[in-house]
This record gives sequence, C-alpha cells and structure tokens, in this order.
Amino acid sequence: MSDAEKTRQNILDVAADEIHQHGYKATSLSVILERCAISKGALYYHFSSKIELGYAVFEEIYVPTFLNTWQPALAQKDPIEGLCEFFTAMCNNMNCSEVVCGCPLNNLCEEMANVDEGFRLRILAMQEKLNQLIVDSLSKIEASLRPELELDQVAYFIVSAFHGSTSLSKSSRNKELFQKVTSELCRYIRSLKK
Amino acid sequence: MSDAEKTRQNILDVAADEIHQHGYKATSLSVILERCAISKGALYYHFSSKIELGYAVFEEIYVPTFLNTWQPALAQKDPIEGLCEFFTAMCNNMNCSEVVCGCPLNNLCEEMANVDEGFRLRILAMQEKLNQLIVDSLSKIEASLRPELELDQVAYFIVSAFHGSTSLSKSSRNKELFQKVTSELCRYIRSLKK
DNA sequence: ATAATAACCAACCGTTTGGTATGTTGCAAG
DNA sequence: CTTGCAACATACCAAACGGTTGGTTATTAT
Repeated sequence: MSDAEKTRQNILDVAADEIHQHGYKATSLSVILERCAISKGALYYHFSSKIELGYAVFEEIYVPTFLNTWQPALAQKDPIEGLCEFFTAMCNNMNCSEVVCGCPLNNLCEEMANVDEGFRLRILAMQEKLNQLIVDSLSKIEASLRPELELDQVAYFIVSAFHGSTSLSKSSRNKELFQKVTSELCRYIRSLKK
Repeated sequence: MSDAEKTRQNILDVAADEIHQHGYKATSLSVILERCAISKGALYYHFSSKIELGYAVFEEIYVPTFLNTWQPALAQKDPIEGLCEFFTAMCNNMNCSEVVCGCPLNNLCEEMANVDEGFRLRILAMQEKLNQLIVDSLSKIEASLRPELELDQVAYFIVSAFHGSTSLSKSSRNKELFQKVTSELCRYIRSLKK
C-alpha cells in the first residue's frame, strides 16, 4: 500500500470511529485532522467534501464489517441456531463502549436517513441486502418452519428487534437490557420452527 | 393562560417540532426564534440554556404525549389485543412525515443518550416506566399466558421491535416496512397466549 | 402616581464549522 | 538537469452557532 493509500485509509478508519462515537454531524473534521496528524489540505485532497467522506466511510468501512458480522451466522447449516449463537456471542463479547455507541449503521439510519438522500439510499440498499440474506438462509430450511410464516416479514422483524435492543442499551449503559431482548429474540426465532 | 405562559408554551411546541424533525443538536435556536417571532432575549428569559430547553421539551411535551399514546392500549381488558390494535391503528394513521421523523423519544435516545447525562437519565426513566406499564398490564392476564414467559424480558422485546421498526421506516420513506414489522409483532404478541 | 419587576428586544461576542486558495515538497519521467 | 504532477501544508474565509449584554416596554403592587 502506497503512502497516499495509507493516508486515505487512516482518514477512513479515524472518521469511522468518530462518526460511530459522535454521529456524522457532530463529527468535526478538525478532530479527524488532529488524530491523523495531517492538514486540511490532505483531507480535501482525498475527499471532495465532508459528505463524500461520510459516504466513503459507509461503503468502505461500515458495510463490509456489517456483512462480515452477519454472514457467518446466516451461512450455518441451521441459520436459526446460527442467529441465536450470533446474538449470544455478540452480547458476551461486547465491551462497554460498544454498548453505548450502538450499531454504526443503525445510528446513521436514525441520524441521516431523513436529512440526506445519499445516506438514505445507501442505508436502504444495505437493509434490503441484509433482509435478503436472512430470507435466503431461512428459505433453505423452510420445510422445518411453520407454514404460515411470511419470511420477508420475519426477517425485517428480527432486524428491528435487534436494532431496537441496541437503542435500549444506550440509555442504560450496560448489557442487561441488551441481554434480555436478545434472549427473548432467540426464544422467538426458535419458535419459528414447527 | 398569561401571555408569558403562552410564549413559553409556544417555544416548547415549536422546539419540540424542530427537535423531532432535525434532532436536538441540529436544531437551531435562531429557527425557533423565527418561527415564534420572538427575540433571543425572550427565549433566554424562559430557559437558561439550550440544553435546559431540551429537557423541558422532553418532560413537558414528549413524555406526556408518549404516555398518552401507550396507556389506552395497555389499559384495555385484554392488553394483548389492545397492543395489536394500537400498532395497527398507528400504522394506518401515520402520515408520511411521521414515518420519516420517527418516535421523538427513540430519536433522542439514539442521539443524546451517550453524550449527555441529563438526557440519558430522563430517557432511562421513561423507558423503565413504559416497561413497567407493559409488565403490569400483562401480569393481569398472566393466567392466560404461557407459563415459561419472563414478562420483563417480553416487555423490553416488544418495545425494541417497535422502535426498531420506526428506524427501518426512515430509510424507506414509506409505511411498508413499518407495516410488515408491526404485523409480525402482533403475531408474536398473540403467540404469548396459551 | 410611582416604584418595582416581569417580559422582552436588538446588537454583539467569541468560537467553531465546512470549505477554499495558494504555497511547498518529493519523486519520477523526459 | 529540469519539468511536472502527486501529495500534501498553511493560511484564510464567510456563515452559523450558543450565549451575553444593556436597554426597553408592559404589567402589577403599593
């Protein structure tokens, strides 16, 4: 990786962290410059504006890590148990700062979906992709699932409950509520089977 | 109501609307002043700072309307059906702007819970109160519910799924996803019965 | 009638914001 | 040896922000 690529990647990483912690709007370019130890000219050489930097963080950092987080769980032979293990493991492995900061994608959705079309469409695409992944994985074991289920609806419900739990945790500053919700979420998911 | 009280109430109403639309941080005092047709001196006569105005909006606008929204549903003889009707009605009655803006309390939770302790504690108290309301209402029909349920856990799960659905709707800009999630939420809630 | 206070206004303050224009450095090709 | 461009740095800008100040009405109590 060339020096320029390193600089660009460093900006992306730091920006991703800052946006995760403080949200997009509250993220200050000057803080990013300080942490990267570069000048404003350097940043504007690599990114044409703050919003373009935001889009790049979304596409090059958030989306890949998001998919890498969900994919393994859904790729299991039994996606039901895969999801349950995924939620349980996430609950166990999460440290305090992650609990407080929530899911980067969900945060951006809450903050930016209704004020910036560029973010909205990217988030929407991501949500639809995740939902399709869940639907596909559940379809593979459809024979063992209750026949009355609408998988599309079930998938959105799972994601909603999960993201809602990250929101709940922010105010309590601990894993307790997250634990409770994911626990009930697992009970729900398992109840999808016949 | 005296003129001063009218002024104060007007500031609260306008601020509540602005915060709902753009979030707390992005809400500009100057916009509030314009919409109220008052000067900055007037605002700072009634509220000592922007954050105190935010707290007042939370306590005097958001909390009462929030409780007034949930209470009737939970006060029904059968809270299970009460909640289902509540969610369905909400889905039917919501206009586009409400879909896009989401739940004011959930928005504030996402935006402010991890950056301002004053907001965090107020939100936490509200969440615990709502959860207690749900637990109490479910307890009344506990005999008709599945015995293995942990009501505290169930209540937080319901709220999570609901708030998650408002988040989902923001990116799609329509009621479709909200409809799907609440539909599945109703199916889940009804499945709590024996 | 007058004093006091509540309710409000206009102007201004320092700071921070995203963004830009110009200047400088190092390396690589000709 | 020098020309040229990539990769930055420096210095600056206008706008917006929350907040403060000193002054001005309007209302009420005495």
